[in-house]
Amino acid sequence: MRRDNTETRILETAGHVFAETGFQAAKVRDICARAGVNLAAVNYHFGDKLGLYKEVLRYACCAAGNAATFDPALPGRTPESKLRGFVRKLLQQIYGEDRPAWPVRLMTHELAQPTPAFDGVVDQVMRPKHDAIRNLVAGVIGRPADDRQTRLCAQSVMGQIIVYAHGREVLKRLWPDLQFTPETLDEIADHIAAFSCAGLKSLGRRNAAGKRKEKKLTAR
Amino acid sequence: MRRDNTETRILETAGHVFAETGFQAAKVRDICARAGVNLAAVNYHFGDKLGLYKEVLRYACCAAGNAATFDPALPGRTPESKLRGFVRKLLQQIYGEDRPAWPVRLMTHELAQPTPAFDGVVDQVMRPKHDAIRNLVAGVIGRPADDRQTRLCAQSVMGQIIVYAHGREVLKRLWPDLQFTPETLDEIADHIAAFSCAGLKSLGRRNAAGKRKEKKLTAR
DNA sequence: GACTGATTCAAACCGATGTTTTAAAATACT
DNA sequence: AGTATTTTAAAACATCGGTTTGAATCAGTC
Repeated sequence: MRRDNTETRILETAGHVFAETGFQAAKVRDICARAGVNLAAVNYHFGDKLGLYKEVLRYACCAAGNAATFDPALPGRTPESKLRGFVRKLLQQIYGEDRPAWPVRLMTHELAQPTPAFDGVVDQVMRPKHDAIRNLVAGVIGRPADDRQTRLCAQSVMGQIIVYAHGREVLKRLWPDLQFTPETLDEIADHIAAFSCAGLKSLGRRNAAGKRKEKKLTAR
Repeated sequence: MRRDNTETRILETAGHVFAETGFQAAKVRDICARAGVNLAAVNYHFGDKLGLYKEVLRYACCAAGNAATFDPALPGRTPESKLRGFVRKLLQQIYGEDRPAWPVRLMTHELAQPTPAFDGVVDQVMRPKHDAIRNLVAGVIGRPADDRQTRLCAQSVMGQIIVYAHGREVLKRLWPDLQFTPETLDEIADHIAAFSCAGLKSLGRRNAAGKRKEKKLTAR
């Protein structure tokens, strides 16, 4: 069988096209032309444009080395250094040149214009990362992972990262001098990690202080 | 003239539709139907779908009380309290029910699928907010507004906010229990402000320490 | 009340695009 | 070889959606 050939060629091309333009705006004719296959091939193999899209999502998520990203066994001993490693990895995944910026760009489009595959995308792309961050954060501030404050902190960390993903084009205009070299990426990752750790520890201290205060209040 | 009537009705309806579905996916027929005007009205009054869109942008940005948001004379004396006020205002703008979530949602769509109006949107919607945050941040860490570190910090603050705008649908799934009451909004704003101020002050301290270290090194 | 210009309307136009169809050719499997 | 599965090619189909058109209506003016 060389269904291998045609099918995967479509999948990979479609991945690029969908990532560039989103599901709606992507044209089946364009995909087929770029993949060098016949127009009817999409319907033959995937039944549907949406069918192709869903398959692309699964293909992209599995093939894109995503799994490695939320490996709990990240290098570094302290929660802080783990956090830093995680942030850097995510940033590299976002800004890696040849690396598949696929899933991220697909996410951007899904956020603006959810397709029926949205829930699947959230589960496969976002949730693992969100959970990983929550666990890391929980480690730093010493609270359970499903705690309200932990979640707020996770949002804070996540936000700092994805602003570089979703705000890419905006950033180009608001800060045109910024070049994205590997060193810059490290610099940004370090900044986010330092910024976040400071915020986290401060909240930890505040919690402790709050508890002391409560004791005082109830004691008097 | 009752161009008033038809034209503004189209503008307001179009604002909603564009915000919901983005420029590409928005249908002129849909807009006209909802506005209760004839199909040809759009072309007659605005020449073009894109012409309508650009007009909507101007209309939305001017009418939506956006200007108040980046008012430099924010309440609060310290930079910290100003920052907190700013964050809260932005969040309210994002999650206000009847308030125009317009510009924000339009931004989301522009990010995923830029139209020829993208530069204008950035200038009118994003840049003022970004500049305001940069100034606030600069005030907290005591560095110039166009400093590299200031910009990184501004990104950090901005990211924490817009994750609630762009990640809205994701958040619904990742944290379904979260209700968006006004109190919750305040809570989130307080969290972001506290988190950010801690990060900012820590960087300020680190800068000072770095300078001391440099002196030591050059001295020896 | 007739003229003029602006506005509105219904209908048609037309290109783009997802999908299907038909037949033939190429390939893989037994 | 023979059969089933893929692939190609070209065309047609159907629908959607932006745009255009030409007639009808309305508002203001002489």
